[in-house]
Amino acid sequence: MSTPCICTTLRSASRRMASFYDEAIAPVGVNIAQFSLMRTIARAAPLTLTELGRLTDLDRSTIGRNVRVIEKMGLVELGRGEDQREAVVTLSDAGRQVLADGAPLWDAAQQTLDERLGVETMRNLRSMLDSL
Amino acid sequence: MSTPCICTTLRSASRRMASFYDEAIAPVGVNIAQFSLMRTIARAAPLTLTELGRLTDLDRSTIGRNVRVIEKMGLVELGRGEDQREAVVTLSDAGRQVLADGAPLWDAAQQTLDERLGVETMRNLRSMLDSL
DNA sequence: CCACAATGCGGGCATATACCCGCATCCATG
DNA sequence: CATGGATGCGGGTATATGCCCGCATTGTGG
Repeated sequence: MSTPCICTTLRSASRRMASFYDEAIAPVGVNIAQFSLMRTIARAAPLTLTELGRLTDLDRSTIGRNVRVIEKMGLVELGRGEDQREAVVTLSDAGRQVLADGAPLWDAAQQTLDERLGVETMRNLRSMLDSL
Repeated sequence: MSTPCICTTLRSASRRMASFYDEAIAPVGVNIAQFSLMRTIARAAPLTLTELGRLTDLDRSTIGRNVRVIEKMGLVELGRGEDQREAVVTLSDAGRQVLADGAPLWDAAQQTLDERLGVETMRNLRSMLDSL
């Protein structure tokens, strides 16, 4: 056999990691994709779906659907911009609460990893992943 | 801001990498998840869906659905085992052909990464991901 | 000013993925 | 040998993701 496929390894690690974080922040009622999306929204709101897509490097249609899910949960609000085509996203109070409640859980998960792998390794990993 | 979320970074890298490999092996008509699944099947066939799930660390229902897709493409065959409950998977001739045709494309993608990041870095990355 | 290109979205379609439930089959124990 | 627990699957439901098409709005060149 040749070298194991880095892509498969990466995808597998991504699933495991997502599962780990999902479990960690489950108490606040969202998954890691939603939590992460909300964090991005919190940083940049108000912003359009297209901008959000650019920030997260996700397809705009993906963003649209994902935002609708957390909108139905009452965590974000969707409105129209000056440009009537734009859908503008903002966090709701409930959404801010979820972010606040989730932050320590998220930090704890992060710290667990830091302890398990070492801060240095984590830093390395992050920089490698970014350079992909 | 605290440290960027390793989970988000990982998920993002996973998407980019999958996209990169998808493009590389697109000529043979499957995506990287399917190709990787077929490689696992090739290594272990004949095997049951549950075994395949264990090998790939994927949920059995996910395996069932994914296998059905490549079965419809004529790349694998599904039969019953001695144990009438088991669904046994084997590669078809067309499937073997896809693996053969895809191998050099897959190798090329891998090599592109090795060149871009350095073999040493890639090795490091792989071992970190495995340890997650 | 107006037709046409550009932009922003929603919806359709497809795959990947997980969890849970129910059904069929198998197996071990009384 | 019969019955209950264990095992293997399929299907339902839900999210995440990408691509493409069509519609509405905006902006621009003639």
